[in-house]
Amino acid sequence: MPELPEVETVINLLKSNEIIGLTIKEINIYKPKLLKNISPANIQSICSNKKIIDIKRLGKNILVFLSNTKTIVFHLRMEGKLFLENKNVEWIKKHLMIEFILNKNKVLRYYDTRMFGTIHVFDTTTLYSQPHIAKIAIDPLDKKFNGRYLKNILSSKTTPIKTCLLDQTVVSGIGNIYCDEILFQSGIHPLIKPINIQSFDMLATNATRILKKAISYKGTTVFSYRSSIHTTGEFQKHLFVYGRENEPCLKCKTKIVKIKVNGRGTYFCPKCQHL
DNA sequence: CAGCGTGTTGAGGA
DNA sequence: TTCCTCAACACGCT
Repeated sequence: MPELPEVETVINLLKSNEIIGLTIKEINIYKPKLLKNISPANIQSICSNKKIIDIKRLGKNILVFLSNTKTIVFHLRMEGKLFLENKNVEWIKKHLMIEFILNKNKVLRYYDTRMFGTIHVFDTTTLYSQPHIAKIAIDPLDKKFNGRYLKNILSSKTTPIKTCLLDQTVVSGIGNIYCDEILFQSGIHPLIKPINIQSFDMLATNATRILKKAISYKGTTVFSYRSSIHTTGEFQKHLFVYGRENEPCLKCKTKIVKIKVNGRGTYFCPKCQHL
């Protein structure tokens, strides 16, 4: 469940381990299924002897820019993990999907227990016009993301606010955990229709604030997700509702309720977030 | 054991 | 058409 803060953390860690400037020597592909728009032979020939010149986040995607104007796009989906490791130290071999052998004895390894992750390779020049990439909406950390934007885009929607916030074409990077947290802090019931929301300004402000806070704690480590072998996210200690069914609300002591919204486990306080 | 949980897509429905 | 719902994907964990 890597969401915006976890993906941001992965990128920060790769950068602090000085991945930028390293050169891809060769690629070992153990699960070709993850390669969505390129064959194993093609990714091999396109990436070999190319330098990694930058890494950026786009929504929950990780963009790895190469020196030959190609960009590798990783999406971790549920449980993908991207670790920069020393060549001789492997995490869990069974879950290793693909590895990029780099110089300086480093390897960029992609692990995924469920094999849901995706890897695309695009021309950097046309990257942002790829349908796959172009439909990703504004980032909650973007200055232009505010109450007015949310109000404009949501006013005609008839689906519950939780469904809207998870829609990556409305706003990018928010997933199941942070969505519940943002709605709790905003006092908004997950099933409320956008038309009944009093303050989109507060909702937008809370979204930005909570995601930034989660980044400062290096994300949330839950179940089988972690951003790095060595670093544990600490934000799970600051969750108010997610995963806390039947536990007392940290604001009013009412029992936290769990329901399903669009098939997603949804936690909220029935008193703080009334319909 | 059987079914949950997780993000996204795309088939099908209204 | 446009908007919305939900099964499917894979598999470790309970």
